[in-house]
Amino acid sequence: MNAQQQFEVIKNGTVEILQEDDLLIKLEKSIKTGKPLIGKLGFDPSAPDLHLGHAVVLHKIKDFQDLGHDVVIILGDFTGRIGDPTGRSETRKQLTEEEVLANAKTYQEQIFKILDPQKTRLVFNSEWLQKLNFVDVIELSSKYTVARMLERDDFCKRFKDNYPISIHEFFYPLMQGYDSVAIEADVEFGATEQKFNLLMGRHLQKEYGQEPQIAVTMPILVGLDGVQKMSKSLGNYIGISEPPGEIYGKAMSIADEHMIEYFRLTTRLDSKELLEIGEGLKTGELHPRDVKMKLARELVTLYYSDQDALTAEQEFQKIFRQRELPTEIPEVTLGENPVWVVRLLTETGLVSSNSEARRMIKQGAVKIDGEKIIDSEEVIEMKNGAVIQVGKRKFARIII
RNA sequence: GGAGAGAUACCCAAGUUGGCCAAAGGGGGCAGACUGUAAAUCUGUUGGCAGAGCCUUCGGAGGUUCGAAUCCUCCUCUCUCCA
Repeated sequence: MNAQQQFEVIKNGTVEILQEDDLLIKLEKSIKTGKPLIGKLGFDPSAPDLHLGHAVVLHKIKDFQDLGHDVVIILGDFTGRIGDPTGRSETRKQLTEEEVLANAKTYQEQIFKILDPQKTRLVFNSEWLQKLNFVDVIELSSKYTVARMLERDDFCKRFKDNYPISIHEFFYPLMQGYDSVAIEADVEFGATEQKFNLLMGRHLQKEYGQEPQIAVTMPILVGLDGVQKMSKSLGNYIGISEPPGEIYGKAMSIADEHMIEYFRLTTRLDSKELLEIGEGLKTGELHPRDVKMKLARELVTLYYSDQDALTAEQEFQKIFRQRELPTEIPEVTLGENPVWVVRLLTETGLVSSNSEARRMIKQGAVKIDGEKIIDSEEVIEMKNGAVIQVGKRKFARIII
């Protein structure tokens, strides 16, 4: 592939490439010298569950990798101590060596669901950041001004709104930028919210006498709530290593209006297929539910297999459309019998407290063998193999 | 360093003439109805407890009082203005 073609592949689906012509030059040079470019992507190792939001960027860097370039994944074990100052996050507790290694391992497993392990290098940024002494840090921090730091969106907002900003938070972008210097990155990938940090890398590389990296930004994926960005802490996410059934079900809970966006950002369908789906929905030729089922299938297939997608779909239909029991129901051994219903629910782990159990019963959410429980004071004689259901999705089979 | 303002439940945010405050309202979550799906919409619910009346909760620690989110003292943290 020539430079222009590679450029198109990289550009497809991005929000912004800074600077486009620099990328073209880098690509040309790479082809001429036969030396692959170095692509960079950073992760915060404190929350090791990758979700579809991360996958948007991972798929992009996979494109880059497939063009024959190198990929360096940076686990920000050092920067993780500060925490990226988006919103009002505070200084995070320092992870122990073991925690970092454990998290790194789960990261690896997840990342390699998308990237090619043979062509991916995984590094910790403590490797170089830990070694900097105060003189180095002063030098680093002298390369940027407070005014420019405050240009960053969230700093600016917090400053204006009189929310606290600690000095050390300013180091987060500086450290991330320094990572680019340390690995001599050619292209750094990230979501649009990372733009400032990506540009910092560009700036610092120039300051340290390197050729500045290209910043490639990807759209931010909206979470299952349809409002905020997908994130683990907001609980509105689909994790890429969740069981197929969960991925399928969660995908079905995406609001209709966000389906196309999900197709575009999280699946590998080409633009022609996307257009067809969009048109079909508009004309009413395609049923929104069927389209969403396709989305759910695509996602499960991407991280598991066709077969798993099919199974998940059948299971979903069974439970939610036909209101039948799932094929597999977790079994719970009952301690006492007969048993107070409220206790039964807490004991089986279907609810987290007595109060919640009472609430659920009051709301008519509890069924035993299909029969609704109305009285929270009831004491029931349980039969072996009886099935308890709380809400639409929680089941347990009783073993005596 | 000085002067002022503030900290409320998962989040935002009322409440400060002491009791009617487990604490308004909104968001989110959960549940029910309906359906086209864990979409949309509407409704309800949203501290805990071996069991209904108790226990803990309004930044932290004490104090006043029959009784404190509300009053007093000290402390921690944040913001604003001054230097």
